Amino acid sequence: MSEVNIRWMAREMKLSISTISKALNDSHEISIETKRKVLELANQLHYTPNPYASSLRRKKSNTIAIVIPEVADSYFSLAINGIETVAMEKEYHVIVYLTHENAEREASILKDLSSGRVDGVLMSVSSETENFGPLKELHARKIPIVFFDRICEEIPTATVTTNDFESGYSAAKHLMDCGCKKITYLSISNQLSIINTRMEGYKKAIADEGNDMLLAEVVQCSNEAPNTKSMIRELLLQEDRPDGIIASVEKLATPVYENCHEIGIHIPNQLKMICFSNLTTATILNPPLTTITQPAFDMGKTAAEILFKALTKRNYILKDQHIVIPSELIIRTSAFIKVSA
Amino acid sequence: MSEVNIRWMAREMKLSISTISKALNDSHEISIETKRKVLELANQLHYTPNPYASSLRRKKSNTIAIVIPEVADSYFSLAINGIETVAMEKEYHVIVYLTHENAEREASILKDLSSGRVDGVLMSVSSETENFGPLKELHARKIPIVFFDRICEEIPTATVTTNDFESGYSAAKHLMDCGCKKITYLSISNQLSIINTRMEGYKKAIADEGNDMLLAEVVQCSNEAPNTKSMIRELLLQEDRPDGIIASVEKLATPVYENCHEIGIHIPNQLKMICFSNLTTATILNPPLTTITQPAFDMGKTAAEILFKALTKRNYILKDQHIVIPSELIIRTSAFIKVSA
DNA sequence: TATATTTACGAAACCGGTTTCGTAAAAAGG
DNA sequence: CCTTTTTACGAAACCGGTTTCGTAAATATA
Repeated sequence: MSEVNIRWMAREMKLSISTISKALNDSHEISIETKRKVLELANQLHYTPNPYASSLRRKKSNTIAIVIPEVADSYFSLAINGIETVAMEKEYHVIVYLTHENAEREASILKDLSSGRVDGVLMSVSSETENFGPLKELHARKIPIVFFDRICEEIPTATVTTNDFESGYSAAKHLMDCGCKKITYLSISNQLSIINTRMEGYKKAIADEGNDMLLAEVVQCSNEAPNTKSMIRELLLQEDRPDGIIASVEKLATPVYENCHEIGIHIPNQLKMICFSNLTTATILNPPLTTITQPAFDMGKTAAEILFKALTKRNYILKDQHIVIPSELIIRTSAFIKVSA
Repeated sequence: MSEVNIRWMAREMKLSISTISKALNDSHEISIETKRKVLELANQLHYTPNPYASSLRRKKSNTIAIVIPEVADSYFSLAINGIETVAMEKEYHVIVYLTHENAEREASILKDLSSGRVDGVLMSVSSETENFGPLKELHARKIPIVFFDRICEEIPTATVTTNDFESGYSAAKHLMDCGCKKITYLSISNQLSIINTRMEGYKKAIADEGNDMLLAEVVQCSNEAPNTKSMIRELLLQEDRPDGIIASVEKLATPVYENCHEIGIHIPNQLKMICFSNLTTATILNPPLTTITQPAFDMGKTAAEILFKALTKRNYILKDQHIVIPSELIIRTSAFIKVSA
């Protein structure tokens, strides 16, 4: 597109193409004086090298991909920020691919990525992915992959996660400490490692309590907002509705609250709730939402840093890297510890 | 990266490189039978063409850029969704660049983009941009640019905006209808067109009221969260604090609410508030937040559609395209119409 | 049957850089 | 002063596709 290229500059300066290229790349083969002149002309013309030409030759795109389900989600947008921070520093470009929790869409994205368009991939798998073929294919092409948050256990590569089991455990424990007798876990997928790990923690906590009054119940929510809301409504209209809810993902917070407001269930008096969430508005909700807050930014940043190590260091073993950054239980009003007076 | 290329396939099939290329591109020059065989081999080998090679030759990257201040913001994340929808359909790739409201960072991004890395740019300018040189440079390179939401008036190109003036007007009008006598407009920049347009609407509404009891006041907030919160606290601790607030951007909602909760100012009894926002949690805030909700998804989608027209249609005049999609005042509890009993 | 046209394919230039290799001239070493 | 090394640069191959152009064979037309 840019009409001015290296060839043109070479003619202009009566130098060879290779000299211009080397000068621009600060090669030691070129005299300081020549470099200065070339740089001067380049700046004057606002010359910017064609990235595709150099990517082609260097077999390096200086680009990484982020493959995530959704961007309108506090966790992922913060994670993107973390990733972007690192990428910007390394002068890498970031292509964002959204799967919208759709396995086919994800598959077609992964297929495209095996073209060499990107040097590495940061990914959080969709909740509906059952066939890991495309991921395996990508991995077989030796393109470095780092999973963050939602990992795929079948691919031996680096992962950055949070302490999902402990978080699920402590969420359930906290609700029990608050006096809950029937805690429902709102899931969104039964094949998503993190959702299940959180659920295992929740189940373990309840089992540890050893009290059969504590009924564990798991409800599968939909990926579509209207469905989700009505499923939750059904749950809350039941005779023996839960007195505690653990919402496995952020987007479940609004439908639960809305249903409660509409039906007239008081939080926390009649229902206590904890949500896995990074909402900045948690403090100003009605009532303020007790959350398990994930280190989203740090997870993104860490995942990116690991990826860049794989891209720069020789013989860096990605599959040995498994970083766990703990989440934090932030107690607010929607579930608070009973003060035993 | 991918070890299998067109050359390799050509040898394998005892055909020429050009025949393979043409077959893969479904050229009429190639017999149906040959195409079939080539496709078969390509599928079997999971062949994916090197995008940089073809971009180089075709002078077309099939990639667009989104340049925005921030991704952890409901408006922008929804807009990205809208853009992504269109891009996915057109089989385009989307590179996301975040400026973090930093003019220098924006400038360096724009400089890079003039390399031809992308075929077009969708942009919402940073609140701190004062020098439009880099943007003009990019525009001079004939790279199609479509501004959405935050436009740059000095660049004659397509814009997709919402009715900011009317929105500012109706926000102020609504607050006055609710009985507010002193309405403060919280700004974040005095060079950002939309913020100022909203402010003009707000000022006009107050002027129209013709009541000198209605004092208009504008407060410039910072781009850093802690500063913003303390600036707002100062405002709310004043003797003659406002009884109405119009927050020009979403991220101002939380600090205002938090300050009110902490100081003990009741919303809406002592302070009414309207926020320009796309928060999905608006309904479950304490109290539910009256918002001017922008058509974020549609704006992104529309901007992308316009960009693609520019990329495909010959002689499509970008600078004539100025789409305005109206925002909606959604009345909730934080500012409601007084029922004159 | 002779000529015109179409079909199906190959050779080679091309996109815009990068990199290898070769070399004249200058500088260093003996 | 002659040889060796270093410096500074140019020619050309190369990355992996795409596209133009040329052409033999097949088919259509006269």
